[in-house]
Amino acid sequence: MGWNIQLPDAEYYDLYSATLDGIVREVQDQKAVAIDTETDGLNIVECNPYYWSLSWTSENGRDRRLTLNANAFPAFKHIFSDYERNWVFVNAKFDAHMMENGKHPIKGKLIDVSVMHALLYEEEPHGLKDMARVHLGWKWTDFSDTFGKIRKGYCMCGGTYAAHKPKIDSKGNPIEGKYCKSTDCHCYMEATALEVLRRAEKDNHNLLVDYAANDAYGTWKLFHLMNKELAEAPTSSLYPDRWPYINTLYDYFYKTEVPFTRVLYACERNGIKVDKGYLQGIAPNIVKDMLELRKQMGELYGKPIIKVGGQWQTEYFINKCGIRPTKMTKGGASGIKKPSIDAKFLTYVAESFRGEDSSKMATLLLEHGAIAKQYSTYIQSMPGRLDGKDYVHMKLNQDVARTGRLSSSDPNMQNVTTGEKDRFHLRNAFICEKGEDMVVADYSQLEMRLLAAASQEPGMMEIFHRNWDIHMGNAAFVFNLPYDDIAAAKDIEKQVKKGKLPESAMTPYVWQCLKARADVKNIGFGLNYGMKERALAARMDCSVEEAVDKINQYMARYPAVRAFFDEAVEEVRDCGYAFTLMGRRRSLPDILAHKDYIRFRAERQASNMPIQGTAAETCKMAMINIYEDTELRTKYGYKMRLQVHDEILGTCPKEYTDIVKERIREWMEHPFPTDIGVPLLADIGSASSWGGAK
DNA sequence: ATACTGAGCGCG
DNA sequence: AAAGCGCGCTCAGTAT
Repeated sequence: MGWNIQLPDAEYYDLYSATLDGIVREVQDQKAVAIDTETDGLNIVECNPYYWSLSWTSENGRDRRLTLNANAFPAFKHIFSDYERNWVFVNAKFDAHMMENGKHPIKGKLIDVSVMHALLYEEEPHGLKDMARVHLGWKWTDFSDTFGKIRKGYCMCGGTYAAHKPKIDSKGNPIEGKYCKSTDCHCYMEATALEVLRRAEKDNHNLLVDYAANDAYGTWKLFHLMNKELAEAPTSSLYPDRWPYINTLYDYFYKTEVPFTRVLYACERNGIKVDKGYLQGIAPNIVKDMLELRKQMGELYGKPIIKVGGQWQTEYFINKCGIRPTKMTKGGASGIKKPSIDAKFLTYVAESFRGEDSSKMATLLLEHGAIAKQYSTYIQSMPGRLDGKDYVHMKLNQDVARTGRLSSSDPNMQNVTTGEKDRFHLRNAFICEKGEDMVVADYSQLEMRLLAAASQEPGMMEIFHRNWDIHMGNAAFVFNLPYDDIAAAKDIEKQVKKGKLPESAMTPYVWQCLKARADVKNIGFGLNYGMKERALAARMDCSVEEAVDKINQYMARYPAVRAFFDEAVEEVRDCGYAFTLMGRRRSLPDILAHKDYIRFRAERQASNMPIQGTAAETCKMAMINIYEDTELRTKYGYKMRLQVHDEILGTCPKEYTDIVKERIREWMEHPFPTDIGVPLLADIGSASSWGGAK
C-alpha cells in the first residue's frame, strides 16, 4: 500500500458496544476531534450517513482511529448539540449536511482542513486523499477501489446530470429496477452507493472499519500539520494602519474562515425556492424557439443541423461563404489552430454581410446561443435538483477562488442571466414563500471604494465622501469638467432615449461629458484588471496613443492610485505574495518568470488580488455579522440564502422586511470593526422574487 | 461506454 | 507569439 505513516489500531463501535459510554466520555473531554461520514452518495439533500469515523489524540499521546455505526449517534447527542465544540473535517459542509440529514445536526465550530489547505497551497487540490499523499506521504485507496465501483447510472443528483435518464431497453420500454427518487429525475440506479456499502459491511466489515477510520485519522493528522503551517505563515494587511490585527494566516483562518463556513452551511441548507410552474410554463416555448431556429439554419445550410455547435459552422462561414476568420483558437493539446466562431465573429458577420445568407445564419446562431445555454443549465436540469419543497440547494465553495471569493456550483447560482440577456426572466423563477419577501442587497461600487481606501487617494475618497457617482466624479476630476454638467448630460441622454427630448439635445458638449464618463469608467475598470494601453484603447474605441494620453491624465490626477498598483506589483516581487485587507495572501511566483506573457499575467493578478480579495472579505464579514446577529434570525425570521460576490440574498416574513433591510444595510455598510476611510454603500430591495427585487 | 479538454459564454 | 481579474457549465471532439 505504500503507507508512510504509523497507523493506530482501528476501533469499531456501535449502539451495542459495551464500551461505547467510555468513548462518549472521552470524546466529550476533547477540545477538538476529527470527524468524517460514510454515506450513500454525494447529494447534500438526499443522502444519509451510515458510518462515521472519529480521530483525536488521547491524553497519553496515543492517536485514536475509530469507526462508528450511525446507530451510535444518539449516544453523542449532547456533544453534537454543544455550540462550543470544535469539529474538524475535510469538506466540512458536506459532512455537516449528512449529520443533519441523519437527524443529528452539528452545532459546534466547523473547522475545514480543505479551507486551511487552500490558504497555504492555493494551486494544489484540497481533497483528503490528495492532501494526505502530498503532505503525509500517505496513500490509501478510494472507496470504490476498495469496495467495488458505483457504476454510472447511479443518480448522484449533484454530479453528472447528463446521466439522469430512464434506462430503456431495445424496444424503448423503461427497464424495471430502482430509480432515483428525486423529483422528475428518474435515472436508473445500477448499484447504489448504499448497496456497495451494505455489501462491504457484510463481506468485509474489518476493511470497512479500517477504511472509514482512515478518513478521520488523515483529517486529524492534516489538521495538526495545517495548524502548524498556518501559525508559521506570516502575513500582513494590505492596509496595516487600519488593520493591525493579523500576524499569521492562523489568525486569519480562525477569525474569518471558520465562522464563515457556518454561514455558508446555513445558506446551502436554506437553499432557494424555485417556481417550478413558472419554469414548466416557459420551457415548451423555449424548446419551440430552439427547434425553429435550428430548422431555419438547416434550410440555409442545405442539410439538417445535427449539432448546432459543430464543425459545420467553420465549413459554412469560412469555406462556403469565404469569410476570413478574425481570430484563431489556441490549438490546445493537438496544437491545431482553427478559426474562432464566437459571438464576436458572428456579430461581425451579421453586421458586415447584411442581406446575405451568412448574415442570416450568424443572426440565427447568435439567437440560438442566447437561449440554449440558459435552457439546459437552468431549466432542463432544475427539476432534478429540487428537494421535496421545491428548494434548490447550491454549493457555496469556500476553497476554490484564489482571491478568497466564493464560487457556486451544482448549480452555479452566481451566473444566472441578468439584465437585457435575461430574456426569459429566469431570475423571476427564484422566489420565496407566500407571506415572505426576498431581500436582495448589493454593494454599490465596492471595488472602486476599496481602491480609494487602499490607495488613500484624496480625490477619489472625496468623491465617495460627497456621495457622488464615482464615474461622474472621476470624469469631473480627471478631465476638469463640472460634475453637475456630467450629471446633466447623463440625464439628457436618458430623456432622449425615452423620447422625451429631441436628438438635438445631444450637443457636442453633452457628448464630451458622456465620453469623459465612459472613458474614466473603462480606465478604472481596466486598472483593476491590469489592462494595458492596447486593450484599453480597444475598449475606449480610440488609438493606443490617445489611450496612453488618457491614462496619463487619469494617473496625474490620482497619483496615489498609480502608486498603489505599482506597489502592489513591487510587493509581490519582493516577497512573492499579494495581500488583502484582512491578511489573506496569494502566492504569485510567476512574477519573476522570464517569459513576458507569464510575468505580465502574474502582474495583472498582483494588481487585482488586493482589490478583488478585499471586496470578497468585505462581503464575507458582512455575511458573518448578519448571520451572527441572532435577533435577525430568531426574532425577524431572516434566512440568508446566497451570495453573488457583492450581493447578499435572503428572505424574511413580510412584516419584518423593513426592519430586516435596515439591519442588513447597517452590517453591510459597517462590516469591519475599524473605519477604512471610505464610506460603503448598499442598495437594498425586496420583492417576491429575485428578479423583482432589483 | 467513460473521462477529459478546449472553446465559448454566463455572472461579478 | 502569447498582453483582461475571478469563477462554473455545456457542448463537441478526442483520448482511453
